[in-house]
Amino acid sequence: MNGWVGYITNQSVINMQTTTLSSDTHSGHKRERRKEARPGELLDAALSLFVNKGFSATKVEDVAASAGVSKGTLFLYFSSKEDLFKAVIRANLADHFPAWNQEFEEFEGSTPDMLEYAMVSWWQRIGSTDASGITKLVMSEAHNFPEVVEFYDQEVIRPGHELFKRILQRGIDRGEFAPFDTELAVHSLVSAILYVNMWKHSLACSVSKNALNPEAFLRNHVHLMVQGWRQR
Amino acid sequence: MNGWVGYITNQSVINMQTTTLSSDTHSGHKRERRKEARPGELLDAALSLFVNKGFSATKVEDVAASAGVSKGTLFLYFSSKEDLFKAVIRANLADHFPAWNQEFEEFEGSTPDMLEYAMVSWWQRIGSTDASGITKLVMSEAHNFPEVVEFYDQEVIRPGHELFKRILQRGIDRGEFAPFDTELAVHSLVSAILYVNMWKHSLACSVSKNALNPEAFLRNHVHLMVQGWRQR
Amino acid sequence: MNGWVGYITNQSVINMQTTTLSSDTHSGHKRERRKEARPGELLDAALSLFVNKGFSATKVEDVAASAGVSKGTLFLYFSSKEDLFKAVIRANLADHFPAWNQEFEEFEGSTPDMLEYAMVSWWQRIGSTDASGITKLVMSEAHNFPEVVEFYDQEVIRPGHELFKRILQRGIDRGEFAPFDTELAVHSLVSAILYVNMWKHSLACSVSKNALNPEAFLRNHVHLMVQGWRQR
Amino acid sequence: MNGWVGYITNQSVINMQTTTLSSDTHSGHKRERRKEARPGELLDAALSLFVNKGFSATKVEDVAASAGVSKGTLFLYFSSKEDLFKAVIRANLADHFPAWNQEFEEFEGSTPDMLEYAMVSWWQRIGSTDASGITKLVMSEAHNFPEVVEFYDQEVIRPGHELFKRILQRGIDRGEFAPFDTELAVHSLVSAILYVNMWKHSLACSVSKNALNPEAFLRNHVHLMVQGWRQR
DNA sequence: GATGAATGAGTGTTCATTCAT
DNA sequence: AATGAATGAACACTCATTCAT
Repeated sequence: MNGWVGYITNQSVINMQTTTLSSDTHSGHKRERRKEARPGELLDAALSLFVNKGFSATKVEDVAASAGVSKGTLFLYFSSKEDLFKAVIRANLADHFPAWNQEFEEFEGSTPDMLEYAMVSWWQRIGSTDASGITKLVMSEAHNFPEVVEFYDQEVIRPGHELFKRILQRGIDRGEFAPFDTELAVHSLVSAILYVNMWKHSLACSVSKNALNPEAFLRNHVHLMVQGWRQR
Repeated sequence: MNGWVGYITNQSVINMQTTTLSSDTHSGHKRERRKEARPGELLDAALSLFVNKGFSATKVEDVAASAGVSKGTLFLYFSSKEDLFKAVIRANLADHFPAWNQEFEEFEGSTPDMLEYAMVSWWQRIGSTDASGITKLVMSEAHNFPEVVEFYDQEVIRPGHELFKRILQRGIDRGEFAPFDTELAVHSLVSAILYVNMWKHSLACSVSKNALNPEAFLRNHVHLMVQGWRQR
Repeated sequence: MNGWVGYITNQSVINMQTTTLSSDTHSGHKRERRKEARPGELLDAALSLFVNKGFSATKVEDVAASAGVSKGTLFLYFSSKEDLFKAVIRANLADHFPAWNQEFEEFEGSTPDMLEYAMVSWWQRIGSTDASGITKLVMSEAHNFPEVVEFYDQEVIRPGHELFKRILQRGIDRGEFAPFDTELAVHSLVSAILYVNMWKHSLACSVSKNALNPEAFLRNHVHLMVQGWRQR
Repeated sequence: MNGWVGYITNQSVINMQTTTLSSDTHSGHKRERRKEARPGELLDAALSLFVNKGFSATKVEDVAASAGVSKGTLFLYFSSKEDLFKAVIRANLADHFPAWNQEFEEFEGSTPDMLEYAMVSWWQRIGSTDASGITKLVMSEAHNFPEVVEFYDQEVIRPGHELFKRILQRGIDRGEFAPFDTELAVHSLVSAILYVNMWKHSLACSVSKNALNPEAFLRNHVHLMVQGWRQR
């Protein structure tokens, strides 16, 4: 409960309060009409509950209540619980890719720096927030919701894979790396991200020692990879 | 928690690979089946079903039927479905480490070869069998069974971590690697194992493209790491 | 229970046959639609939907949408879905009898011809239109709306019964039929009408073979009856 | 509430008490094991509730409670509410046809007597009992359960139709009737049965006057038909 | 010990109705 | 008058667990 675990815990508290605050905001009125704001409020509530309790273990009624609306209202904006899950994935992961793709097209430093920046950015923007729990959710409940897994594959895994592949290819094209199998190499990069994810969401709650400092681990992992790819 | 549990644990490796056979066995000799064999048959059936269908999606009735007994009988040996889960994990996990520890103490080749051998051995003995599904199960259901996660941490994660750390230290001591932070490095190795695990048990069913060749990936991952650690 | 209700009742025959037209009408002139026309449009839409989809299966929102208004507006005119049901039945039933009574008082042919004409007319004017569905609705939902059934009995069943009884009595008085129990005989005539009704609205959709030609059946039924009643 | 209506009412009371008695029988013990008796008890309860409250309006829990068991037990014997409906149809209508077919093959009197016997038998064995309500149920809820309608068509309508057709053909073959279209004629016979059915289950509750004496009506109806078919 | 009939708590989704705007 | 966002009651079906036999 110290080191990075504490760090994460602090983050979660903040995130959770963000949600709680928003529901306090409109707890004054009943039947308040907030058509524009509802979907976002519901998505926030759903992310928090899904990540902290699991998808199946979360009742739609709890999501609705947490967003300050009734069960029926949720179905006004999302056709089903699974649809809500997809929307959570879209809002918290998939929708970031356009910006990320652009960001890396405009990146001007060396490719090794770019890789480190990518990994650390992921941690700061996603890994350290509730959004990282989505990946664990998808893995955990994959068996029961194949459609969601397919969605996640198309909207998150592939775009992410492609993004990393382009970065590695840039390194080869610029002569920073010797040519190698970028396909396999991407898996090695992604494995570190998945590792941090699973550590945080599956083990951190129970495992106290062997604590992992995510940022240090990611930097180290990239450095190792980069050394392996460098031209000699 | 003694007697049959020990018995089962001893035969767990065999059971894991002969689930089908064992169920054939007792369909032939109806009354020859010894009472002491029941729990083992139930654990085998449970492992197979939990891994292939998921924990929640597996009905206790299916486990009982698959073991050739009635639903009521299962509850004679395991007080609840959760208890059965714990027993499955206990029976199929920890006991490999003594053998592995000894095996690597006697290893005589180079440390890079040793690392590659470790990874490929894991794949051949565990990763490619149902046993690898346990890790995924633990991750998926971690929220609901913190006690199990702790057990998994002590009996599997730490011994594995220590084993890898000793191997890396051997490489440094023998002058094959330049000195580095072995703690962080181990995570980078384990991340590859976890990656293969999750890929196989969470995504393989739904994700068609970007298919992963586990053995090639593991070899490549080790090579990359090794290059990074080598003395220059 | 006055004003627009009376208005609607007057135009019910027209409405029944021009549901589509009337909805086209108000899509052209957006604001020209008079408020007084609303209830009629709602009743038309309700008749069509109730008959074609069933009462329970019809959503009030669909009725409203079909009439070109919002859900809330429907409840401005009808206090509940049940109230709408009653209004539909009231608006589409009773008013045919004065005309029919007069028509048959002026009929100059033989009584057997008159009976055949009555049955075939019913088919052509009612049976083959949506209006016939009301009878099925009343039968189906009788349990839930006893008040409506009573209304239907007084306004439809009895006038119809009396009309047929007078026709049969005419046949006896004119010496075309031997004297018989006209009360019972009327039931035999009406049974054919009900039969066609139920066939059309309850079974036709699912039952393929044994198809029924309503007009042939009705003619045949009357001929049989008439032969039984004829003087020898 | 007098005449035949009273007669029917008496019948229903008897029927209802049959059901009630059976549930009293095993109300002493909890968790009584009555595997053989359960389906029959559930079918009786279901018939009574479906007929008196309607299919959709009846909750499976009510059926179970009325049979003295829990909700779960019902699903041990019937896979769904719709399946229960079909079983009710089978047990109370469809299963009678073998006996009826045989009975009429062995009938030795004249065909007109046979027809009268058939109609009166129907009234005494089916029409006057709760079983007659099934037909009304199927008609009423046809829209929502097409599969049930199809089942009813195959298991009840067609066998009944064929039975009547064979009887009429027997009359023609024996020279009692002049040749005629038996297909159309059957509809005229069945219409009387349907009429009694709908009268009893849709109108009787609300309509007091114009009371119908079912047995007299059916006899009269048959006599009329027969006169029309006789050879001259 | 073994059985399997019986239990009953738990939940996503629909839709008639309300009411703030 | 008209809207349409919000409500919440209602319900079939599953399955881990119990217990009479």
